[in-house]
Amino acid sequence: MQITRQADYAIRAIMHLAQLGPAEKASTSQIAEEKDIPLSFLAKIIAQLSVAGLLQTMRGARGGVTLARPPQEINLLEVVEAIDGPIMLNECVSDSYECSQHGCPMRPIWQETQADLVNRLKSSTFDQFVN
Amino acid sequence: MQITRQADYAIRAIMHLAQLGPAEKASTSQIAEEKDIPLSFLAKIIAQLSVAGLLQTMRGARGGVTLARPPQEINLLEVVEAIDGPIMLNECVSDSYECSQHGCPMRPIWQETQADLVNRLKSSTFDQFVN
DNA sequence: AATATATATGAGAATTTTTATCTAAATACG
DNA sequence: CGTATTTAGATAAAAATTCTCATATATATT
Repeated sequence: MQITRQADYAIRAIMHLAQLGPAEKASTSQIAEEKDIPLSFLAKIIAQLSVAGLLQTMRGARGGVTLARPPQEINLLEVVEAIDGPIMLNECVSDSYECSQHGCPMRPIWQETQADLVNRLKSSTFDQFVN
Repeated sequence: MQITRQADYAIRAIMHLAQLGPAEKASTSQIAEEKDIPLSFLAKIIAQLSVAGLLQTMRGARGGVTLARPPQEINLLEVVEAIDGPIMLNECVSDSYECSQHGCPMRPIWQETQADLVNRLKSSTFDQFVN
């Protein structure tokens, strides 16, 4: 019942970039150093965030990482799910789950609880964390 | 970001007992069979729930397991935390956590999000799931 | 007392997830 | 070309999770 360290690292990285000027770059090693993250671990995480469309990266000398969108258009949920996969409070919340008990009353409870959590994370955008 | 199977098994077990008449017993093996849980795994879980004060157990022939309190006085949070330990959405939510970033704005976000989740689970009592 | 039925407990095995590390390759710039 | 940087893949170490087994202990019934 905890986000992984990787997801936390991802959040830190996004936060670092959000605190820079718009479209300003940072290198993975700069972020790693400032945010206390193992460099080659962070490299992977950044690559994932890039595939997920949250970051833009540029290779080579003078390359680096920048936000793909302004901070107010990036929310916590996206970042967490890009790394940890979809939030699922219990196995049975999944659409494809076949419960051995028919009419188990727990499923809607978990679904509602999860929906609340998801909505809260979705409404937490990164502009709220800058300044 | 998921409760463990063990916690889910614990919930199923409590639910099974809540559906019986008040103070009515069931054996671990009955619960295991009906709720599709490996028997010797469930035995451990039941022992933990008993230590946590949620169940009463009686050894020996005609022994078994029963709720320590009526279903309306047992909530989801207690059951989950008895098995998985305290809910903690991110490492930094812990009181003892020393953040390397001073004044990190994420911490209160996680604390509030977690408080919401905890409150919801706390208000989900097992009488709501019977009938 | 003997027997059958239950839970309690400890060791540990198998599997999965998490957290990394290292190396080689691709890319960009000067 | 040479340097700085991300990308990708293999893999390894550690931790957590899931589950099994053997045995001990307690209780009720006969």
